[in-house]
Amino acid sequence: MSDPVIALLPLFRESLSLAFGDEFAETDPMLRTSKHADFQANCALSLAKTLKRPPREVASALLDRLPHADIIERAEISGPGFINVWLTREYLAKALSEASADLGLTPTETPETVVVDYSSPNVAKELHVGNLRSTIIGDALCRVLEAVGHKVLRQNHLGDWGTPFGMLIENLLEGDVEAGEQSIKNLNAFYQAARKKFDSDSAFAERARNRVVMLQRGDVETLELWKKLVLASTRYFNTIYDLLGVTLRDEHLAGESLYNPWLPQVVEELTARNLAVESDGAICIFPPGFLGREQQPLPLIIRKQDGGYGYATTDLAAVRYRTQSLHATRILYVVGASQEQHLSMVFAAAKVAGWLVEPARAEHVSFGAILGSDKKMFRTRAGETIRLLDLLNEAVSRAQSIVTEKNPNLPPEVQHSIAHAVGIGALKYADLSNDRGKDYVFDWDRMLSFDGNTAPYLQYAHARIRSIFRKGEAEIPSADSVRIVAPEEKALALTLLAYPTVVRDVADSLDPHKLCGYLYELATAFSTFYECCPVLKAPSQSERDSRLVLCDFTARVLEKGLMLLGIESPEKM
RNA sequence: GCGCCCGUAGCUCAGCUGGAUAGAGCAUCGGCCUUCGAAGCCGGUGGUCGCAGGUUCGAAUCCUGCCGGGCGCGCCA
Repeated sequence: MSDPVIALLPLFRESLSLAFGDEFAETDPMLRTSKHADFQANCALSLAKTLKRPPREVASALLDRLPHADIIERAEISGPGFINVWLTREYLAKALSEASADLGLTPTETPETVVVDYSSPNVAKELHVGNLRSTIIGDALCRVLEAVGHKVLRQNHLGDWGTPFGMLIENLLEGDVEAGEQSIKNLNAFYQAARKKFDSDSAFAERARNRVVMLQRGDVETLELWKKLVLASTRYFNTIYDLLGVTLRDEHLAGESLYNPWLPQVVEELTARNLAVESDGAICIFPPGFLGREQQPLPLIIRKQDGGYGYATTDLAAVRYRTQSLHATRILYVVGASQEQHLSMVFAAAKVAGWLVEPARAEHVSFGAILGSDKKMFRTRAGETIRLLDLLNEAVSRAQSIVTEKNPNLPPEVQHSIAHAVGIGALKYADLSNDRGKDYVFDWDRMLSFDGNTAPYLQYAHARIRSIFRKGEAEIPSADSVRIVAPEEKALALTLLAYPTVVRDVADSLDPHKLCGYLYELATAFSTFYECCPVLKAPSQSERDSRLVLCDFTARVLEKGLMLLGIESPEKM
């Protein structure tokens, strides 16, 4: 870990225990970046309360006992009792040099097995904007968790089971099966046709209901048809995943059908242990603390009146599978905010059942909706839901026209690959750079802009750096040639060294927008440096080498950081 | 009706878990291309942090109550 805070921490801990006794050795010195210094320690203010001494006196006591180290250039008390700290340029150069190989990101000492449940589209349905956030956020989190050293198990909880499959299979049988395979290609139309027949044709609806029963029983012919539906869908999903550049593969498919064989025993076990009870003909579990409309306990229905199982049972079986078979200690559900109550009830029930016990825990990685400029649900002008494929194609074609305008002399195939990286990157970044808990407003012009906190701006910063090396035909000098002199070099160095802390913070908080904010800060710090500090035309060879190392380090952090978000970094654009 | 989430510049968003004068981008006004990519950089204008109380050295941040918006609340998943 290259973050200077890590180096500063033991010095302040020692000072704390020297000044106020060993019981304060674990006190958090509250080291933060500062606009008044390189770092500031805020602990004197809060300590003043417990010690009942004036804050500046506390700060002074700490400052007096701060061990001398070659890290600190100077430290002083400021304002009501902040301790401002400036680092030596020698230390920053050394820290950068040591961090160069792995960008300062060393693997965690406490690796875990983390299940990430994300994307989870429905079979026989078109992927639409509603699936976008789960897919993008989930994929970024997987990459970040792996980067800090966790074992990540991606689980694509496909909607591949349940009552809709009765009508879908019957619809498949309406024509001959081969023709059916053709029509599956237009999934929305196929689904809607089935739906329409189900609603208007009572004989068809009856056959559909029977078909569900046959499917549940494992009728061979029915299962064959079901498999056709699933295969056609997953093939289609894969083409979109490839286009989007997400890491989901067939091996990560773990749909609802996977848990089907275990549903009866889940219910039996819960019933046998008196955790679930019969209510209005259904079998329910009433997790403590959940109340409904009339203050009555809220049920989680694990077996319906008709004997069928709903998604609560599947979700419970999935928790059990993930902790007991996959040995996950952390389970992440990248699912929309509307599922909040359902998921907390499932988690509560799983805890009562003993399937979710420490150190294992489940977290709902909630996210808000994508809104149009009218602040309502993002839809086409005609009011229809937007196909994800259309959205992706539009992103690429919009980027394409910008690239051809800005850089017309590049070969067409290079232009296209840049357009893909920029378009898809812009789309993903627009999503990831917003606080995932909130709704956000979708805006093509803003996300594709080269100004502001956007993917194209970061990609541009990266491409500019790469072009320095091309133009200067420069090799990357040895990392220990860094010398920090100019204030812009120092600001850049401090930002670079913060990278590992930011990535770890994201692995913990599951907030990718913090990584976005950091990369934007880095790109602006680089731009400022680049304006002020000539690289290829540096006054001396040693300055040129030092600045080339800073350039290369920055380019690698940008590239790696974007990669963790699932975004490409073209060499030219 | 109850529960959860949200309300920050004209617009779109940050705000490091209670710290210094609340920050960016867009828009607007003004500077910078005979030197490494101007797809860029530097500066100005612009805020009663929804409202009202409370907690304390200190609140956009924590607590309470309102106002406004979204979502959820028994057999779809």
